[in-house]
This record gives sequence, C-alpha cells and structure tokens, in this order.
Amino acid sequence: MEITRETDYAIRCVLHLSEAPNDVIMVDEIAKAKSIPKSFLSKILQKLAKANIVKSYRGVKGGFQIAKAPREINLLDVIDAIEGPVAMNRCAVNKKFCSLSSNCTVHPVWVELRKDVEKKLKKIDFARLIVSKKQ
Amino acid sequence: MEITRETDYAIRCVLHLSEAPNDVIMVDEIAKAKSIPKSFLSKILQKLAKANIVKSYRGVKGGFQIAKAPREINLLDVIDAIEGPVAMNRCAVNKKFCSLSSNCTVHPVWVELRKDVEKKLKKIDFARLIVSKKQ
DNA sequence: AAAAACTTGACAAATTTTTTTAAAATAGGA
DNA sequence: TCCTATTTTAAAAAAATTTGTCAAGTTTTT
Repeated sequence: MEITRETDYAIRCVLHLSEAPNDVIMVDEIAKAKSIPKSFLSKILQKLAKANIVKSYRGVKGGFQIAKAPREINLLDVIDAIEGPVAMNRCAVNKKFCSLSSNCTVHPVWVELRKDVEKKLKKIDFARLIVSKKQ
Repeated sequence: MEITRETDYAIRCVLHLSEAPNDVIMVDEIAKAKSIPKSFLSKILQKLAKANIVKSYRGVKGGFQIAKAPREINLLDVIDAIEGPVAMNRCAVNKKFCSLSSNCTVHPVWVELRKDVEKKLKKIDFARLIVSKKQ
C-alpha cells in the first residue's frame, strides 16, 4: 500500500518547481537537486505537463516551470497525474475486477478508505509544503 | 497506492475460514470458493500461519482453520501479516530510504496518513465482515 | 546553421507478483 | 509397523510491473 517511486519523484519535483515559481528550470537541475534519474524524470515531467501542473519550454533556455500557484496544487493532483485514480483495491475503482462482485463485504471498506485518503491528500497543497520547510 | 493481489486473496481467505471457525478446510476448497490460484494461496496461508491468524494441519485430513475468534482479527492484522507494516512511502517506515531525510516536508504527511489508515483498518474485524454478508 | 533542451518511443534491467514443481509430513489402513 | 494417498511446505521458474536508459526527433535561441 505504497505510492510508487515515480510518484515520490514527481512530488519532489513539483516541490522544487514550487520553490521558484518564476523560474524556468532544466530537467538536469531538478534531477541533481532531488536525486532523481534524469531520463526517468523527463518522463515524469511529461505526465505533469499533460495534467497541467507544469509548463514546458523547449530549446535553448528551455526547461520547466510550475503552471499555477503552489497553493493551487495539492498532493492528490500530483498522485492522480502519475498513478491515475487512487484506490486501495482495483475493485474500488472498477467493479469488474472484483470476481466476487456483488456479495463482497470488503468492497465498501476500500471505497470508504479511498474517499478518506483522497480527502486528506487534497488538503495538502504545495504552498504549505514550502512554508513548513522554511520553519 | 493499492493493496496487492496477494493481500486481497489473504483477506478473502480469512473471510472464508471465519465463516466456519470450527472446520479444518483444505487449501483446494478455499481456492475454489474464493477464486484464488491454489499454490499461491498455499504461500499466503503460510504467512497467515506465521502471524498466528490461521492454524495448519498436515497430512490426510489436514487443512487450515482460523486460529482465533473472527472478531479478534481485523483487516490491519491481515495486511500486516502479508505486506508488513503499512506505509504510504517507504520513508515513513524507515527514514534511511529518504534520500533527502531531515528537510523533507512531505515525510510527516505520509506518517500521519499512515496512522490514519491503520486506525481505520483496525476497526474492521472479520466478525463484522461476515455479519454484513448475511444481511 | 549550430547548439541546447525538451519529446517520444523502444528497449533493458530490476523488482514484484504469480504459477509451477518437487519435497516433506501425516493420518489411516493393510 | 510400514505403505500410500493426501496435504502442507519450500524452492524455483515464469509472468507482469516498475524503474531506468538511450537514441532519434523536434523546437527554440543565438
């Protein structure tokens, strides 16, 4: 029941960009600052760009920049961008995965737990994560 | 952020055994009843046995039986037995995995979320899961 | 035109999950 | 007691997923 390495990297990356919202930063710099394999990070940034969390600029002087105010981005946004919908069990997203379907008494537990976790993750925005760093 | 297939199987299995606490049931029967690959289930049952959630009997007339009252076993017990300590991020269990260690502002979020999820899972015992089935 | 930097897709390595196979143990009967 | 069918146990193999790499292509600035 863990987030993946990829998601962890994505969060670090958004954190880095959030700390300098006005700067366009190269993949290489983020990779070094946050100890993330560069080519893997490139891919992650693509997903974040598609989710409109970061903007990309190509060519010389290119790089990535946060696409909106850090307080407008929360942990759930990033996790969703990378992993897709959060679920504890695949059947909590799509019931066809639940071979026992209708009479599965555990199913509702996953659904509720999922809602709970989502609610919590939505509360943590990146402005807050930066602030707590400065303390 | 999902539980594994293995954990899902383990829960179904404990559920099956909880429904007949006085019976010793063969792997094969559980496997068929709950749509779990038989040999994979064997492995899962070993882990459950080590965690003292089920008892095993070998030889002819052998099989598995629930080791304590269903109300004494909760979802967290089973997940812990299979996956080890629940964490959202590996660094929430052991800080040495967190390359950014001391100044990682996300770390406390995982720790708290973990506590939350554990608390919820601990509340769901198998007596309850059976009851809701009968309704 | 050349250099710098992102984009994309294919591929490879590592890890985890699932399945298969062979070994060990036991109840029960000859 | 000893054999055998039955069942668990354990190790190994296969499949799937995750993580990481690389190279060719595209865009932008100088």
